[in-house]
Amino acid sequence: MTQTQVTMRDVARTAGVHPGTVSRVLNPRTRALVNPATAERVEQVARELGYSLNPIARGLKTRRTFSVGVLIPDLQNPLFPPIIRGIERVLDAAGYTALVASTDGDPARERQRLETLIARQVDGFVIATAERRHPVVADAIASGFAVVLVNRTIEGGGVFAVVPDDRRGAAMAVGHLAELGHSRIAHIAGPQATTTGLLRYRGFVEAMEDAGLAVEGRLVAQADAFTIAAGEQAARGLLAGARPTGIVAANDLLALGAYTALAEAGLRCPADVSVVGFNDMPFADRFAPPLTSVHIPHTGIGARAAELLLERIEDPAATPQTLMLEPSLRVRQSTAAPARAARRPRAGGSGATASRGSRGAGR
Amino acid sequence: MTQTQVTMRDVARTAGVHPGTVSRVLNPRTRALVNPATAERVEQVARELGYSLNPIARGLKTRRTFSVGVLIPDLQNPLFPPIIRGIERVLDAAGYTALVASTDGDPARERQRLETLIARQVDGFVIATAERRHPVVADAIASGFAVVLVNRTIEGGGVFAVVPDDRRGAAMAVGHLAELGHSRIAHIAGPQATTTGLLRYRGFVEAMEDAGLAVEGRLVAQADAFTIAAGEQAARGLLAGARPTGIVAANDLLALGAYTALAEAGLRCPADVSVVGFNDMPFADRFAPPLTSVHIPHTGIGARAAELLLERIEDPAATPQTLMLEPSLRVRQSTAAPARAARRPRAGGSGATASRGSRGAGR
DNA sequence: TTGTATGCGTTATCAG
DNA sequence: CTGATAACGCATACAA
Repeated sequence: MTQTQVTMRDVARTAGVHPGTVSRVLNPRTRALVNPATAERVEQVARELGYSLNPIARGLKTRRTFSVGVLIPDLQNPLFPPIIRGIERVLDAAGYTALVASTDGDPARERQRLETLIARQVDGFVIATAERRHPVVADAIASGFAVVLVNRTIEGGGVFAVVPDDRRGAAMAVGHLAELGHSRIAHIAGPQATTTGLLRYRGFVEAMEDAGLAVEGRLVAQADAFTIAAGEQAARGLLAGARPTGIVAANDLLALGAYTALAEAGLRCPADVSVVGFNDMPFADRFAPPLTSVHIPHTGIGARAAELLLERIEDPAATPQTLMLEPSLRVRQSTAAPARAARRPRAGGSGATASRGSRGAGR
Repeated sequence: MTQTQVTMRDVARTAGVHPGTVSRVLNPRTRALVNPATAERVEQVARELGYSLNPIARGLKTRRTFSVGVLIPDLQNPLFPPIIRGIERVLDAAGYTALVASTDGDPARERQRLETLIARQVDGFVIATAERRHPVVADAIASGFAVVLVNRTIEGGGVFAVVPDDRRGAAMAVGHLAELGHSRIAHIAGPQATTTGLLRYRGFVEAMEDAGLAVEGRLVAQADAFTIAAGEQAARGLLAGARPTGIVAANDLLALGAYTALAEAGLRCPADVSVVGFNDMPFADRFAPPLTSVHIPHTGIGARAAELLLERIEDPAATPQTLMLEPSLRVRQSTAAPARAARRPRAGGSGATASRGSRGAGR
């Protein structure tokens, strides 16, 4: 029942000094101003009394809470927990606390969470929910908040962001399929309101053109969310007409949706249709079949974002920068050479060498 | 640059009333004490000025923050995001904010997070990291904190908890395999320091006895964490000697580890060895093969825990209660009748009827 | 019904 | 180097 609330006054009293002095001792930045001997004594007493600083009282005075808000679009997407871990790792080390909020793709909820976090006086934000035109994010930045975008960014620049090279990633996926001999390659595009959705789509188109392959309109399906269900629906459309032999999905959940649609249509992956995902999220290697995917550094992306945020918080005049991280292809068992179509001549040894992992399940 | 900090004083001034009155208006509990007309006016002004209450200032005064700490052992385990979602759903509705902290199974980190949260004056905790003897949890409860345990509980009772019926769940898994004709059934036990680890183990043993099956010592392997890696290692031991035809894993990640060990040993699942998981976590149905697992209501367990916590916060004298939720078996393609062993006589039509999902991938 | 005064625990400014 | 004092934004007992 005793919520031990030892205050600076208590420490001061038993140490025989003034509360102000205790404050100075306990604050690293002002500790130098005080006599080493008394400082020592104060710390001793504080320890004995089990004193711990009350951050909300401090925050009231300093307008800094050493906490940052983290906005996640969908906690159920396995991509995000590792990103959060990366964020927390560097934040913790710097004495900050991450306040994680999942918006479940709901703009109203997002705005509400943002306001709650602002009310709680967070010192900044790491935002993974950005859309290309995002009023709430733009407002927050315009209002002077320290904001770093992660995974997705907004258009117009002038913002701190850590993102994968989406175009290159999509190009890698196309290149891999082309090299395997595919020519009818489809794309399940993510929501075009996000940079990940748009840039992966553009990367797909460009890579197809570079490979001399046609991008037929009906071989691009639009998913309205980065979810399995949306991927399934989009893939169904793709499978209705003249069938592709390969599918590049804008992320792994969409790829999983494609798996479902394929099974539903009685098609096998990769025997009938190859599928490539994006993100290489946890468990991608455990699906049936293990998913070939464009890998991005999960915890790394989060850690870098947090580092940028700390810089921005320390120095509000810091120059905005976008960090673009290099993706790489993880080839697994969801991709293979097309069965019936004539093989195109291989491009030679360059590009992704499709070495199969030797530890896959015996199938 | 303008972190618009409109305070009650500002509202009071432009509304021509005293700050105290503004406070009364803006607080639902005291709003009745003020003249409806002035109240109206004050609210109007507050809205126009974009006033928002400063929860940390309020918290300093009231010692309530309307926030609760949520301790998660491993955010990367897909079981937890839905639980968190359930927690947040009811907390949000009640005007509370969830502060989620992942401890990554590190006791030091757990203690640190707990202290941080206490320092931030959370009104209570939902804890998913409990071990059977858990000093930090016990201390927190003894200190009078509102605490609800979720998924795992501690020994000794006197605590609020929402957990699955672990024994029954394990018994269902055993019953399913026995009914399929398995008699050499092994168990990958979770950490015995947790109730989920211990009770699922006990449930396994009891169900084996009930089925008239022998529990050989070397058919129980101990995993030292609820992770894929630990499951893999434990399963390797199981596969070394006289092989089981079925494995009951204490959770789905351990089951995935078993998949790996089986593949490594050149064994197929379920043709050579059947595997049953526990939790029916998201994606369990997408693995190779789709995992038969004991289902528990994920968001439900979280929601109920949050509800109990709110009750406990409102009424510190509330009677501790443990809510035990009924599991159910989800039969998928990781279980089948044993190939070579003599089939035991079927128990009849009762029990889990192994109806295969007809939408599985065509394999 | 509303104004006044005080304090929550801390930090910052100003003396000494 | 340290003490005194005010203030951060809000809530509440008390007075009017």
